[in-house]
Amino acid sequence: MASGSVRTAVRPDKAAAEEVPGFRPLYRQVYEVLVRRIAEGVWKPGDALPSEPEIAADLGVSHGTVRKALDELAAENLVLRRQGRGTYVASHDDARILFQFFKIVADTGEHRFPESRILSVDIVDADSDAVQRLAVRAGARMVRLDRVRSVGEKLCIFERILLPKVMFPGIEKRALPNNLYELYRSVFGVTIVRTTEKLKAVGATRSVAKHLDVAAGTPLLQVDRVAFGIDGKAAEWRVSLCLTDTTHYLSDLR
Amino acid sequence: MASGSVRTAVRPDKAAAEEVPGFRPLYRQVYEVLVRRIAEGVWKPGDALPSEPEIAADLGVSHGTVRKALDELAAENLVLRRQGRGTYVASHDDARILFQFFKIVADTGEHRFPESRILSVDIVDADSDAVQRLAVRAGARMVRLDRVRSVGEKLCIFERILLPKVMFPGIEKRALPNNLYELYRSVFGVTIVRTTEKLKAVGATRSVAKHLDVAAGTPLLQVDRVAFGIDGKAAEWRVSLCLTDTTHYLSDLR
DNA sequence: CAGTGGTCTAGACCACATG
DNA sequence: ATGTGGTCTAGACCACTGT
Repeated sequence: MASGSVRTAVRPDKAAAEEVPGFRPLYRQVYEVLVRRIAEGVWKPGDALPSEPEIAADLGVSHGTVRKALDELAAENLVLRRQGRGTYVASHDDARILFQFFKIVADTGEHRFPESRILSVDIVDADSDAVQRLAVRAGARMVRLDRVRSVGEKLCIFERILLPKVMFPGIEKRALPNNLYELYRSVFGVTIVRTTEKLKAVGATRSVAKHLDVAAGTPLLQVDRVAFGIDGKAAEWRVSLCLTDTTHYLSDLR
Repeated sequence: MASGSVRTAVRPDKAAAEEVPGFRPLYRQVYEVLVRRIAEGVWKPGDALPSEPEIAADLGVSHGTVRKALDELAAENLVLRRQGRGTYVASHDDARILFQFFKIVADTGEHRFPESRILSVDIVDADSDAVQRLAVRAGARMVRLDRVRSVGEKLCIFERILLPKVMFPGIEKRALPNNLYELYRSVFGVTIVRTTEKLKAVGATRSVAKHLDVAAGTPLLQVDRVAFGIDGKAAEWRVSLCLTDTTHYLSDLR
């Protein structure tokens, strides 16, 4: 089916534009159309988008306007552009996750994806913390996942992950890979594009200390992360407790 | 003196351009000219830049090219653009510092600039850590500054700051305000535009514990920050030890 | 070679702020 | 009314990638 021009679809004419309260610039509307299509799976991660002139003709806007929309998509790591090749929907391969979301780095500067070992998988009811962080109903069914992670032989992270069961049906019966975000995308159609993290220093509880093979009270970096999908909905709440004797969390601000 | 066009100054003609190894797009050259002028103080923080058509005519490039350069400057928070008003060089007022560089937030969500109390000011020689982080000569003269910070009545941060003496002559004899970055800019012409931070969880040493009025071994969030000036040179190394029982470090990733 | 993204231009018009 | 930044267009040409 023809998608029609953005202008006629969203901004009927220039005279009417001023009366529309939620008016957005054309390039922003193009951006939203493209995000929607990616979210709906019209183009899947790794696929090439149509060329810039094609998108422009399809939506009835100019080259420059499409470009500005794609610039924003690229700035948010939703697409990858390669001169001479094309524009591709970003995927969640290990390298991207590592670069974008996994901020724990060895003090030597080495940056490696950690191995994971699952400790437990449970179905639980959402408590008030989960309700607040994931915006689910009180008592909603959740999948809770505990695991420990290590780099090389060294245990370094204990992690508790909470997922709304309804967004990830049957995940509790699956074999769980190292890179969960790739699983969320490929099996459940949930593409993580943004996270917010709250960091604290805490002392290891006895149970966590046991899992990490350290003394109770050992200082740990607690990373409390909520991850959001391309549709803006919170999809995962994860609390990681990290041993930072030989690693650190890297944060560049500008 | 006339600044001349960017094109004739940096890219004599299109045929020759390919032979230049360090070729950069025009808008990038415009960007660099503008950064240089801001760094040199041609326009100071708070000043308005010339209008877009003026800059375009001045440098002999088109409106669109100037715009793309200014877009980058604005994206890096070096300038602030206000429709109908003009483009202004960004300043380091408390609100900006708070938003851009001070990531410690109360668990309640409240975001306040902390009060500071200076503990000591010393002149020391650069040790190997300082040499590595600030790229100064071994044994270079440094100013070392210890202080504690509090929000309301609550002590929450012990901080040790190291500055190359040559970049901040006489700072050791000054009264030191709460907002050091603003002092660096207004008195020493050093505008901080970027930082890199390494975070760890550590236990409070006896001396730090005393300053923060907590028990030795209390878990603290250690923030090890190097701040860079607009010229790209490292200007400050700061290690902050933060009590995170009622606060956290906020990090949004996308 | 053809097709892709990347750069640059010139000009029109809009939205906002100030006098 | 004037001047500012913000949006949008149409078209030219460049640089890179694969056939």
